[in-house]
Amino acid sequence: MRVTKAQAQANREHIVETASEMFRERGFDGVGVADLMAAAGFTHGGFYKHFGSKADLMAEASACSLSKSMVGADSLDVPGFINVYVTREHRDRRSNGCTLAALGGDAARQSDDLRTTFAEGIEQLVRTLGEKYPTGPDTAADEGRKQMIDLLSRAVGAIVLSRACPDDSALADEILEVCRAEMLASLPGDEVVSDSVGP
Amino acid sequence: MRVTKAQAQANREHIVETASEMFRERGFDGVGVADLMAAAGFTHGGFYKHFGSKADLMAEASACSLSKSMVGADSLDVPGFINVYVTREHRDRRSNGCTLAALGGDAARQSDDLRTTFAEGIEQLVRTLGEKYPTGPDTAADEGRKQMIDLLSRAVGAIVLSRACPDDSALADEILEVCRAEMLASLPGDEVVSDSVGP
DNA sequence: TGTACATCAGTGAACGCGCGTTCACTGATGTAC
DNA sequence: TGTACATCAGTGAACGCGCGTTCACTGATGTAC
Repeated sequence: MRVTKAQAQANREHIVETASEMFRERGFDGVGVADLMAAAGFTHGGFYKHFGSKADLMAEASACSLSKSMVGADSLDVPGFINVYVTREHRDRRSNGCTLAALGGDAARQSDDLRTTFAEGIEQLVRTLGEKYPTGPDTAADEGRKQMIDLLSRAVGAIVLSRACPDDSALADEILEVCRAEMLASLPGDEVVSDSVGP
Repeated sequence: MRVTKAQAQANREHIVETASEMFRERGFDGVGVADLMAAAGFTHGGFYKHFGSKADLMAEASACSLSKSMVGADSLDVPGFINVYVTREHRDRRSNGCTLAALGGDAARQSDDLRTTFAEGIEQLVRTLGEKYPTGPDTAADEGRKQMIDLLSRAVGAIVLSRACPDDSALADEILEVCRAEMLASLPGDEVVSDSVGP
């Protein structure tokens, strides 16, 4: 049952794509090679024609989903990013959400190789969004980068904590709402929107 | 080889304690029942004399480490908490560190029961520290709570992201340093310590 | 207090199961002439 | 362009292994008299 080179390449990409979704949904340990290949529409034996090991695929699938301009960060400004990232929709759709939030905790226990992939994903996202960080006149050169590192940590932390709560938990929603509001309020430009502003 | 009731109870507690450390170090899936019992100094067969299942122990071990006034939060004020939590020492000592940062990502894929345990841990920590949040004269009643939810998300996110980077990664350290500085700077009282303040 | 018996924490072999990985095989694709 | 053969993506059975869990057994502890 040989297949054209183009088809084989397309199949390989489809497997990586499927894996990146399944890993985000169930974690690295929660997805078996046979599981994954079946979900992609193949039998498990062919797996090793494409990848050296499951660990190799874990790195490739992570690189794929990390580089894919997470949650469409490329086309968003900073407030837009916050309003897409720190939401129930993102929390509840793990398989299409940010890899850092879905697999960051698991990555800590994986090989240096895999963690290097994650570090590159973080660096890229910080760069992409740091350039768009709204700056005032007296802003230091690397202020955008610092603010984005902090903002990304807040965003990832909010999603991780919200997902760690049970379904239909009031706390889970509260975490997202509070963090989103605080993050937006911390951006410069708007000038502090506080409760003390009257009509 | 029966053992006194007191000894059995002590053994049980020792198993829970050992489990809570091992789970934080290797994740729920990374610790086997036989592994764990051996580490605690027993054979695996006795496990089910103490616990109904591995899942039961996961919940109990999480509750144990979450309730144990994480990282000594009880005795710390808010800046003290930040200075203990958002550090390389905490990042590098997973087995004794915060359960939210170590297992929050894994908890998302576990039972509602386990997630309820996590939600209670979050709620308790937010309460404990929220009460200590430094307040100004015009502070709203629930401002401390909101600030602590945001602060906890930032702290957890910073540790998760830092741990997702390879060992000896400059980015891993940068994340902690930037986030710690930003978190401390965001606290009221000190009055904004910015770069533009000159002599 | 001393004896006889029931309890049960801890042992270690065994269970079925699913895992990651290997391998002989198939047959359409790609290539050489 | 047409034929002959090598390649190799995909198949599905099989591998050893470690997992969570069960169970018959041991023997000191706890209890009844």
